[in-house]
Amino acid sequence: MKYNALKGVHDIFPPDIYIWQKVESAAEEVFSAYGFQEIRVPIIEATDIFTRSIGETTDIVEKEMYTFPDKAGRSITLRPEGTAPVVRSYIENHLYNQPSPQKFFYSGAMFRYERPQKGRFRQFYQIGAEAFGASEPKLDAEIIAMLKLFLERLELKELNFEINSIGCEKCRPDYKKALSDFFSNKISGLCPDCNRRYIHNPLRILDCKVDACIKLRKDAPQVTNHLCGDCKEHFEGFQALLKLLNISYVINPNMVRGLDYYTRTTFEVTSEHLGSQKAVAAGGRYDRLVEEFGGPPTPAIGFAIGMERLVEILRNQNSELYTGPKAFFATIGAKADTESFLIAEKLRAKGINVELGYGNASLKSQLRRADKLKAAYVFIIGDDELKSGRIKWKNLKDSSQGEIGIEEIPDFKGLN
RNA sequence: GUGAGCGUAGCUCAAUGGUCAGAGCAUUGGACUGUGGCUCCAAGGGCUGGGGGUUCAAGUCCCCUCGCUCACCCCA
Repeated sequence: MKYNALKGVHDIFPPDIYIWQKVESAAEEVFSAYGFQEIRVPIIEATDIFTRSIGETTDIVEKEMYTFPDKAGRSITLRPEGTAPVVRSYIENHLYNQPSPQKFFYSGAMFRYERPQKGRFRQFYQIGAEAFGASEPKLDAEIIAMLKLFLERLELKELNFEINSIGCEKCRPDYKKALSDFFSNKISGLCPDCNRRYIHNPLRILDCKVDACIKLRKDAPQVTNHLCGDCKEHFEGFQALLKLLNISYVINPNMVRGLDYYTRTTFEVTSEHLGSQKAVAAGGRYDRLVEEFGGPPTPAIGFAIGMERLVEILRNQNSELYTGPKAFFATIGAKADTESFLIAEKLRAKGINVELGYGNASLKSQLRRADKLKAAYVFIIGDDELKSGRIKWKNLKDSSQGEIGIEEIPDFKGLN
Protein backbone atom coordinates (compact mmCIF):
# COMPACT_ATOMS: atom_id res chain seq x y z
CA MET A 1 0.00 0.00 0.00
CA LYS A 2 1.50 3.28 -1.06
CA TYR A 3 0.31 6.49 0.53
CA ASN A 4 0.50 9.89 -1.05
CA ALA A 5 -0.10 13.31 0.42
CA LEU A 6 -3.49 14.74 -0.44
CA LYS A 7 -3.91 16.93 -3.49
CA GLY A 8 -2.68 20.44 -2.95
CA VAL A 9 -0.79 19.81 0.29
CA HIS A 10 2.96 19.54 0.68
CA ASP A 11 5.72 18.33 2.95
CA ILE A 12 8.32 20.92 3.78
CA PHE A 13 11.80 19.64 4.55
CA PRO A 14 15.45 20.53 3.87
CA PRO A 15 16.68 22.43 2.02
CA ASP A 16 13.44 24.44 1.69
CA ILE A 17 12.78 24.36 5.43
CA TYR A 18 15.77 26.64 5.97
CA ILE A 19 14.14 29.27 3.82
CA TRP A 20 10.92 28.93 5.80
CA GLN A 21 12.80 29.35 9.07
CA LYS A 22 14.61 32.38 7.74
CA VAL A 23 11.33 33.97 6.66
CA GLU A 24 9.66 33.26 9.99
CA SER A 25 12.47 34.67 12.05
CA ALA A 26 12.68 37.77 9.83
CA ALA A 27 8.95 38.35 10.35
CA GLU A 28 9.20 37.99 14.10
CA GLU A 29 12.16 40.34 14.23
CA VAL A 30 10.75 43.06 11.98
CA PHE A 31 7.16 42.93 13.23
CA SER A 32 8.32 43.12 16.84
CA ALA A 33 10.12 46.34 16.02
CA TYR A 34 6.73 47.79 15.08
CA GLY A 35 5.09 46.65 18.30
CA PHE A 36 3.32 43.62 16.86
CA GLN A 37 2.99 40.67 19.23
CA GLU A 38 2.42 37.11 18.25
CA ILE A 39 -1.03 35.61 18.61
CA ARG A 40 -1.91 31.96 18.03
CA VAL A 41 -5.48 31.18 17.20
CA PRO A 42 -7.15 27.86 16.40
CA ILE A 43 -7.14 26.32 12.97
CA ILE A 44 -10.80 25.36 13.30
CA GLU A 45 -13.61 27.78 14.03
CA ALA A 46 -17.39 27.83 13.87
CA THR A 47 -18.35 28.15 10.21
CA ASP A 48 -20.30 31.37 10.83
CA ILE A 49 -17.09 33.19 11.71
CA PHE A 50 -16.03 32.95 8.10
CA THR A 51 -19.32 33.18 6.25
CA ARG A 52 -20.19 36.40 8.05
CA SER A 53 -16.82 38.10 7.66
CA ILE A 54 -15.59 36.99 4.26
CA GLY A 55 -19.02 37.30 2.66
CA GLU A 56 -21.77 34.82 1.82
CA THR A 57 -21.39 35.21 -1.93
CA THR A 58 -17.62 35.11 -2.21
CA ASP A 59 -16.01 32.12 -3.87
CA ILE A 60 -14.16 31.30 -0.67
CA VAL A 61 -17.37 30.80 1.23
CA GLU A 62 -19.44 29.40 -1.59
CA LYS A 63 -17.12 26.65 -2.74
CA GLU A 64 -13.67 26.70 -1.18
CA MET A 65 -14.13 26.05 2.51
CA TYR A 66 -13.33 22.81 4.27
CA THR A 67 -16.55 22.63 6.24
CA PHE A 68 -17.81 19.59 8.10
CA PRO A 69 -20.04 18.73 11.05
CA ASP A 70 -18.29 17.74 14.26
CA LYS A 71 -19.54 14.83 16.36
CA ALA A 72 -22.17 17.00 17.98
CA GLY A 73 -23.44 18.23 14.64
CA ARG A 74 -21.94 21.73 14.84
CA SER A 75 -20.65 23.16 11.57
CA ILE A 76 -16.87 23.49 11.77
CA THR A 77 -14.56 25.07 9.20
CA LEU A 78 -10.82 24.86 8.67
CA ARG A 79 -9.76 28.49 8.53
CA PRO A 80 -9.42 29.78 4.94
CA GLU A 81 -7.79 32.99 6.18
CA GLY A 82 -6.50 34.47 9.39
CA THR A 83 -8.24 37.77 9.96
CA ALA A 84 -11.63 36.49 11.09
CA PRO A 85 -10.25 34.23 13.84
CA VAL A 86 -8.04 37.03 15.15
CA VAL A 87 -11.00 39.41 15.19
CA ARG A 88 -13.03 36.79 17.04
CA SER A 89 -10.24 36.41 19.58
CA TYR A 90 -9.82 40.17 19.95
CA ILE A 91 -13.46 40.54 20.88
CA GLU A 92 -13.85 37.36 22.91
CA ASN A 93 -10.84 38.15 25.08
CA HIS A 94 -11.79 41.83 25.45
CA LEU A 95 -8.44 42.87 24.05
CA TYR A 96 -10.02 46.25 23.20
CA ASN A 97 -9.68 47.03 26.90
CA GLN A 98 -5.92 47.22 26.41
CA PRO A 99 -4.38 50.49 25.21
CA SER A 100 -5.05 51.10 21.51
CA PRO A 101 -3.85 50.30 18.99
CA GLN A 102 -3.37 46.61 19.63
CA LYS A 103 -1.11 44.92 17.11
CA PHE A 104 -0.80 41.21 16.45
CA PHE A 105 0.94 38.93 14.02
CA TYR A 106 0.45 35.25 13.36
CA SER A 107 1.77 32.52 11.17
CA GLY A 108 0.17 29.24 10.19
CA ALA A 109 -1.70 27.03 7.81
CA MET A 110 -4.84 28.06 5.94
CA PHE A 111 -7.10 25.80 3.92
CA ARG A 112 -9.04 26.35 0.73
CA TYR A 113 -10.51 23.65 -1.44
CA GLU A 114 -9.29 24.80 -4.85
CA ARG A 115 -7.57 23.28 -7.86
CA PRO A 116 -3.88 23.67 -7.11
CA GLN A 117 -1.60 25.59 -9.44
CA LYS A 118 1.66 27.47 -9.18
CA GLY A 119 1.56 29.47 -5.96
CA ARG A 120 -1.79 28.09 -4.88
CA PHE A 121 -2.42 25.13 -2.61
CA ARG A 122 -5.16 23.61 -0.54
CA GLN A 123 -3.11 23.85 2.61
CA PHE A 124 -1.00 26.94 2.45
CA TYR A 125 0.76 29.13 4.98
CA GLN A 126 0.35 32.77 5.70
CA ILE A 127 2.14 35.19 7.92
CA GLY A 128 -0.34 37.87 8.80
CA ALA A 129 -0.58 41.00 10.89
CA GLU A 130 -3.60 42.84 12.25
CA ALA A 131 -3.75 46.18 14.06
CA PHE A 132 -6.86 47.29 15.93
CA GLY A 133 -8.02 50.62 17.23
CA ALA A 134 -6.50 53.35 15.08
CA SER A 135 -8.03 54.91 12.02
CA GLU A 136 -5.28 57.37 11.13
CA PRO A 137 -3.49 56.94 7.81
CA LYS A 138 -0.33 56.76 9.89
CA LEU A 139 -1.20 53.18 10.77
CA ASP A 140 -1.79 52.32 7.11
CA ALA A 141 1.59 53.78 6.19
CA GLU A 142 3.26 52.04 9.10
CA ILE A 143 1.89 48.71 7.93
CA ILE A 144 3.25 49.25 4.43
CA ALA A 145 6.61 50.36 5.79
CA MET A 146 6.77 47.27 7.98
CA LEU A 147 5.97 45.02 5.05
CA LYS A 148 8.60 46.72 2.96
CA LEU A 149 11.26 46.41 5.64
CA PHE A 150 10.41 42.75 6.07
CA LEU A 151 10.73 42.08 2.35
CA GLU A 152 13.97 44.02 2.18
CA ARG A 153 15.33 42.05 5.10
CA LEU A 154 14.85 38.97 2.95
CA GLU A 155 16.54 40.73 0.06
CA LEU A 156 13.52 40.45 -2.16
CA LYS A 157 13.80 42.62 -5.21
CA GLU A 158 11.62 43.73 -8.07
CA LEU A 159 8.42 43.93 -6.08
CA ASN A 160 5.53 46.22 -6.95
CA PHE A 161 3.46 47.97 -4.31
CA GLU A 162 -0.06 48.69 -5.49
CA ILE A 163 -2.55 50.63 -3.42
CA ASN A 164 -6.16 51.66 -3.74
CA SER A 165 -9.02 52.94 -1.66
CA ILE A 166 -12.38 51.31 -2.04
CA GLY A 167 -14.25 53.76 0.19
CA CYS A 168 -16.48 53.16 3.15
CA GLU A 169 -20.09 52.22 3.77
CA LYS A 170 -21.03 55.78 2.90
CA CYS A 171 -19.40 56.19 -0.50
CA ARG A 172 -19.16 52.65 -1.81
CA PRO A 173 -22.89 52.20 -2.53
CA ASP A 174 -22.80 55.33 -4.67
CA TYR A 175 -19.82 54.05 -6.58
CA LYS A 176 -21.35 50.64 -7.05
CA LYS A 177 -24.40 52.29 -8.51
CA ALA A 178 -22.31 54.46 -10.82
CA LEU A 179 -20.51 51.36 -12.00
CA SER A 180 -23.73 49.42 -12.55
CA ASP A 181 -25.18 52.33 -14.50
CA PHE A 182 -22.06 52.52 -16.63
CA PHE A 183 -22.16 48.83 -17.56
CA SER A 184 -25.94 48.55 -17.84
CA ASN A 185 -25.94 49.12 -21.61
CA LYS A 186 -22.76 47.09 -22.17
CA ILE A 187 -23.76 43.79 -20.59
CA SER A 188 -24.10 41.96 -23.88
CA GLY A 189 -20.47 42.77 -24.73
CA LEU A 190 -19.11 41.43 -21.45
CA CYS A 191 -17.80 37.89 -21.01
CA PRO A 192 -20.04 35.30 -19.32
CA ASP A 193 -18.10 35.62 -16.07
CA CYS A 194 -18.60 39.37 -16.05
CA ASN A 195 -22.30 38.92 -16.65
CA ARG A 196 -22.38 37.03 -13.38
CA ARG A 197 -20.18 39.64 -11.77
CA TYR A 198 -22.52 42.38 -12.93
CA ILE A 199 -25.23 40.87 -10.76
CA HIS A 200 -23.21 39.81 -7.71
CA ASN A 201 -20.29 42.20 -7.53
CA PRO A 202 -19.83 44.71 -10.36
CA LEU A 203 -16.49 45.78 -8.85
CA ARG A 204 -15.05 42.50 -10.03
CA ILE A 205 -15.55 43.44 -13.68
CA LEU A 206 -12.66 45.85 -13.12
CA ASP A 207 -10.05 43.13 -12.85
CA CYS A 208 -11.33 40.78 -15.54
CA LYS A 209 -8.61 39.69 -17.97
CA VAL A 210 -10.77 39.25 -21.08
CA ASP A 211 -9.84 41.74 -23.80
CA ALA A 212 -13.42 42.70 -24.61
CA CYS A 213 -14.11 43.53 -20.97
CA ILE A 214 -10.89 45.51 -20.66
CA LYS A 215 -11.95 47.63 -23.67
CA LEU A 216 -15.48 48.14 -22.43
CA ARG A 217 -14.35 49.34 -19.02
CA LYS A 218 -11.82 51.81 -20.37
CA ASP A 219 -13.97 54.80 -19.43
CA ALA A 220 -15.61 53.23 -16.41
CA PRO A 221 -15.93 55.44 -13.35
CA GLN A 222 -13.00 55.04 -10.97
CA VAL A 223 -13.50 54.42 -7.30
CA THR A 224 -10.88 56.99 -6.40
CA ASN A 225 -13.08 59.67 -7.97
CA HIS A 226 -16.09 58.61 -5.96
CA LEU A 227 -14.68 58.70 -2.45
CA CYS A 228 -16.49 60.70 0.20
CA GLY A 229 -14.66 63.58 1.86
CA ASP A 230 -13.37 61.56 4.78
CA CYS A 231 -12.17 58.68 2.65
CA LYS A 232 -10.53 61.02 0.19
CA GLU A 233 -8.71 62.79 3.00
CA HIS A 234 -7.63 59.46 4.46
CA PHE A 235 -6.33 58.17 1.13
CA GLU A 236 -4.39 61.37 0.50
CA GLY A 237 -2.93 61.37 3.99
CA PHE A 238 -1.85 57.78 3.50
CA GLN A 239 -0.11 58.61 0.24
CA ALA A 240 1.57 61.69 1.67
CA LEU A 241 3.20 59.51 4.32
CA LEU A 242 4.29 56.91 1.78
CA LYS A 243 6.00 59.68 -0.14
CA LEU A 244 7.73 60.93 3.00
CA LEU A 245 8.98 57.39 3.54
CA ASN A 246 10.21 57.24 -0.06
CA ILE A 247 8.13 54.17 -0.73
CA SER A 248 7.35 53.91 -4.41
CA TYR A 249 3.89 52.66 -5.22
CA VAL A 250 1.26 52.81 -7.92
CA ILE A 251 -2.41 53.47 -7.48
CA ASN A 252 -4.37 50.67 -9.06
CA PRO A 253 -8.00 51.77 -9.10
CA ASN A 254 -8.93 48.39 -10.55
CA MET A 255 -7.58 46.47 -7.60
CA VAL A 256 -10.54 44.84 -5.96
CA ARG A 257 -10.03 42.72 -2.92
CA GLY A 258 -11.88 39.47 -2.72
CA LEU A 259 -13.14 39.66 0.79
CA ASP A 260 -16.23 41.66 1.66
CA TYR A 261 -14.93 43.19 4.87
CA TYR A 262 -12.43 45.60 3.34
CA THR A 263 -12.93 49.36 3.59
CA ARG A 264 -10.80 52.27 2.43
CA THR A 265 -7.16 51.27 2.00
CA THR A 266 -6.38 48.09 0.10
CA PHE A 267 -2.96 47.06 -1.11
CA GLU A 268 -1.08 44.30 -2.79
CA VAL A 269 2.59 43.43 -3.25
CA THR A 270 3.26 41.54 -6.46
CA SER A 271 6.28 39.91 -8.04
CA GLU A 272 6.97 39.23 -11.69
CA HIS A 273 8.95 36.16 -10.70
CA LEU A 274 5.84 34.18 -9.88
CA GLY A 275 3.30 32.64 -12.19
CA SER A 276 -0.23 33.79 -12.59
CA GLN A 277 -0.68 33.96 -8.81
CA LYS A 278 1.72 36.79 -8.37
CA ALA A 279 0.49 38.46 -5.18
CA VAL A 280 3.07 37.85 -2.45
CA ALA A 281 1.22 39.87 0.17
CA ALA A 282 -2.08 41.68 0.31
CA GLY A 283 -4.34 43.34 2.77
CA GLY A 284 -6.34 46.36 3.69
CA ARG A 285 -8.49 48.18 6.19
CA TYR A 286 -11.57 46.66 7.71
CA ASP A 287 -13.01 49.40 9.86
CA ARG A 288 -16.45 47.84 10.30
CA LEU A 289 -15.65 44.18 10.93
CA VAL A 290 -15.06 44.29 14.69
CA GLU A 291 -18.38 46.03 15.26
CA GLU A 292 -20.18 43.65 12.92
CA PHE A 293 -18.76 40.81 14.99
CA GLY A 294 -20.33 42.26 18.11
CA GLY A 295 -17.36 44.21 19.40
CA PRO A 296 -17.10 47.94 19.99
CA PRO A 297 -16.65 50.12 16.88
CA THR A 298 -12.98 49.55 16.15
CA PRO A 299 -11.09 50.53 13.02
CA ALA A 300 -8.54 47.95 11.94
CA ILE A 301 -6.09 47.04 9.22
CA GLY A 302 -4.16 43.94 8.34
CA PHE A 303 -2.41 41.94 5.70
CA ALA A 304 -1.28 38.42 4.90
CA ILE A 305 1.85 37.15 3.24
CA GLY A 306 1.73 34.00 1.12
CA MET A 307 4.56 31.87 2.48
CA GLU A 308 4.83 29.47 -0.46
CA ARG A 309 4.93 32.35 -2.91
CA LEU A 310 7.62 34.09 -0.92
CA VAL A 311 9.64 30.89 -0.63
CA GLU A 312 9.23 30.31 -4.37
CA ILE A 313 10.99 33.60 -5.07
CA LEU A 314 13.62 33.10 -2.38
CA ARG A 315 14.43 29.62 -3.59
CA ASN A 316 15.57 31.05 -6.91
CA GLN A 317 17.74 33.76 -5.45
CA ASN A 318 19.03 32.36 -2.19
CA SER A 319 22.40 30.87 -1.48
CA GLU A 320 22.95 27.77 0.63
CA LEU A 321 21.39 28.22 4.07
CA TYR A 322 22.34 24.83 5.45
CA THR A 323 25.30 24.67 7.78
CA GLY A 324 26.74 21.31 8.71
CA PRO A 325 27.87 20.07 12.12
CA LYS A 326 30.84 21.70 13.79
CA ALA A 327 32.25 18.35 14.80
CA PHE A 328 32.03 14.81 13.51
CA PHE A 329 33.36 11.88 15.50
CA ALA A 330 34.77 9.07 13.39
CA THR A 331 35.61 6.04 15.47
CA ILE A 332 37.18 2.63 15.17
CA GLY A 333 36.09 0.06 17.69
CA ALA A 334 33.38 -0.18 20.32
CA LYS A 335 35.35 1.51 23.07
CA ALA A 336 36.14 4.54 20.94
CA ASP A 337 32.53 4.65 19.83
CA THR A 338 31.33 4.89 23.42
CA GLU A 339 33.99 7.45 24.28
CA SER A 340 33.01 9.69 21.36
CA PHE A 341 29.38 9.38 22.37
CA LEU A 342 30.20 10.77 25.81
CA ILE A 343 32.32 13.63 24.46
CA ALA A 344 29.59 14.50 21.97
CA GLU A 345 27.13 14.85 24.83
CA LYS A 346 29.38 17.41 26.52
CA LEU A 347 29.69 19.42 23.32
CA ARG A 348 25.99 19.27 22.57
CA ALA A 349 25.23 20.54 26.04
CA LYS A 350 27.23 23.62 25.05
CA GLY A 351 25.03 24.02 21.98
CA ILE A 352 27.58 22.71 19.52
CA ASN A 353 26.23 20.74 16.57
CA VAL A 354 27.89 17.31 16.73
CA GLU A 355 27.34 14.28 14.52
CA LEU A 356 28.53 10.73 15.11
CA GLY A 357 29.38 7.74 12.98
CA TYR A 358 26.83 4.97 13.02
CA GLY A 359 26.61 1.34 12.08
CA ASN A 360 30.22 0.14 12.28
CA ALA A 361 31.09 1.91 9.06
CA SER A 362 34.68 1.97 7.88
CA LEU A 363 36.71 5.05 8.69
CA LYS A 364 36.63 5.94 5.03
CA SER A 365 32.87 5.87 4.81
CA GLN A 366 32.55 7.79 8.07
CA LEU A 367 34.76 10.51 6.63
CA ARG A 368 32.79 10.44 3.45
CA ARG A 369 29.63 11.02 5.42
CA ALA A 370 31.27 13.82 7.40
CA ASP A 371 32.17 15.44 4.12
CA LYS A 372 28.65 15.09 2.74
CA LEU A 373 27.28 16.65 5.90
CA LYS A 374 29.71 19.53 5.44
CA ALA A 375 31.16 19.00 8.90
CA ALA A 376 33.79 21.55 9.91
CA TYR A 377 36.03 19.23 11.95
CA VAL A 378 36.37 15.49 12.20
CA PHE A 379 37.78 13.90 15.35
CA ILE A 380 39.25 10.48 14.76
CA ILE A 381 39.33 8.11 17.70
CA GLY A 382 40.78 4.59 17.58
CA ASP A 383 42.78 2.32 19.82
CA ASP A 384 45.97 4.39 19.42
CA GLU A 385 44.21 7.58 20.46
CA LEU A 386 42.55 5.95 23.45
CA LYS A 387 45.89 4.62 24.59
CA SER A 388 47.72 7.95 24.28
CA GLY A 389 44.82 10.21 25.19
CA ARG A 390 45.68 12.32 22.15
CA ILE A 391 42.83 12.63 19.64
CA LYS A 392 43.42 13.40 15.97
CA TRP A 393 41.44 16.25 14.50
CA LYS A 394 41.07 17.24 10.87
CA ASN A 395 39.69 20.39 9.30
CA LEU A 396 37.69 19.21 6.31
CA LYS A 397 37.83 22.52 4.54
CA ASP A 398 41.58 23.09 4.41
CA SER A 399 42.64 19.52 5.27
CA SER A 400 44.83 20.67 8.15
CA GLN A 401 45.32 18.09 10.89
CA GLY A 402 46.56 17.97 14.43
CA GLU A 403 46.20 16.33 17.81
CA ILE A 404 44.48 17.38 20.99
CA GLY A 405 44.16 15.92 24.44
CA ILE A 406 40.87 14.13 24.88
CA GLU A 407 39.91 16.33 27.85
CA GLU A 408 40.57 19.52 25.92
CA ILE A 409 38.12 18.85 23.08
CA PRO A 410 35.33 20.98 24.59
CA ASP A 411 37.73 23.93 24.49
CA PHE A 412 38.97 23.28 20.97
CA LYS A 413 39.12 26.64 19.23
CA GLY A 414 37.49 25.46 16.02
CA LEU A 415 34.31 24.57 17.86
CA ASN A 416 33.86 27.69 19.92
C1' G B 1 -16.08 23.45 -11.48
C1' U B 2 -13.63 24.32 -16.89
C1' G B 3 -9.38 23.70 -20.34
C1' A B 4 -4.51 22.09 -21.88
C1' G B 5 0.12 19.41 -21.22
C1' C B 6 2.75 15.45 -18.94
C1' G B 7 3.31 10.37 -16.21
C1' U B 8 9.81 5.23 -17.64
C1' A B 9 15.06 3.96 -11.32
C1' G B 10 15.46 8.47 -5.49
C1' C B 11 16.34 12.85 -9.36
C1' U B 12 16.99 14.54 -14.71
C1' C B 13 15.98 12.01 -19.01
C1' A B 14 16.87 8.03 -23.34
C1' A B 15 14.70 3.69 -25.89
C1' U B 16 11.68 3.35 -35.10
C1' G B 17 5.56 -1.13 -32.53
C1' G B 18 10.56 -5.90 -32.38
C1' U B 19 16.39 -9.35 -27.74
C1' C B 20 16.51 -9.26 -20.91
C1' A B 21 13.76 -1.16 -20.67
C1' G B 22 19.13 2.04 -20.59
C1' A B 23 22.38 6.49 -19.28
C1' G B 24 24.02 10.50 -16.17
C1' C B 25 23.55 12.14 -11.26
C1' A B 26 22.43 10.29 -6.36
C1' U B 27 22.93 5.92 -2.80
C1' U B 28 26.04 1.71 -0.97
C1' G B 29 30.58 -0.97 -1.29
C1' G B 30 35.54 -1.50 -3.24
C1' A B 31 40.47 0.09 -5.50
C1' C B 32 43.23 2.72 -0.62
C1' U B 33 43.27 -3.42 6.07
C1' G B 34 43.11 3.87 10.26
C1' U B 35 41.96 9.67 6.47
C1' G B 36 36.78 12.89 2.95
C1' G B 37 36.58 15.68 -1.90
C1' C B 38 39.14 13.93 -7.65
C1' U B 39 39.45 9.36 -10.57
C1' C B 40 38.28 4.30 -11.72
C1' C B 41 35.44 -0.39 -10.75
C1' A B 42 31.10 -2.75 -8.98
C1' A B 43 26.36 -3.37 -6.68
C1' G B 44 21.44 -2.33 -5.23
C1' G B 45 17.27 0.10 -7.08
C1' G B 46 11.64 -0.49 -12.29
C1' C B 47 4.48 -4.29 -12.08
C1' U B 48 7.36 1.87 -17.77
C1' G B 49 1.05 5.41 -12.54
C1' G B 50 -3.26 1.62 -12.71
C1' G B 51 -6.90 -1.18 -15.71
C1' G B 52 -8.72 -2.77 -20.34
C1' G B 53 -8.18 -3.15 -25.77
C1' U B 54 -5.60 -3.63 -30.84
C1' U B 55 -1.35 -6.78 -32.44
C1' C B 56 2.51 -12.56 -33.66
C1' A B 57 4.72 -8.57 -30.50
C1' A B 58 2.97 -2.46 -26.60
C1' G B 59 7.14 1.87 -22.54
C1' U B 60 5.56 3.13 -27.69
C1' C B 61 -1.07 2.82 -30.78
C1' C B 62 -6.55 3.23 -28.82
C1' C B 63 -10.12 3.71 -24.62
C1' C B 64 -11.00 4.36 -19.40
C1' U B 65 -9.11 5.72 -14.74
C1' C B 66 -5.76 7.87 -11.17
C1' G B 67 -1.93 11.33 -10.32
C1' C B 68 1.08 15.64 -11.32
C1' U B 69 1.74 20.40 -13.69
C1' C B 70 0.11 24.94 -15.83
C1' A B 71 -3.88 28.14 -16.96
C1' C B 72 -9.20 29.90 -16.22
C1' C B 73 -12.47 31.02 -12.10
C1' C B 74 -10.86 32.98 -7.54
C1' C B 75 -7.10 34.24 -4.30
C1' A B 76 -1.95 34.85 -0.17
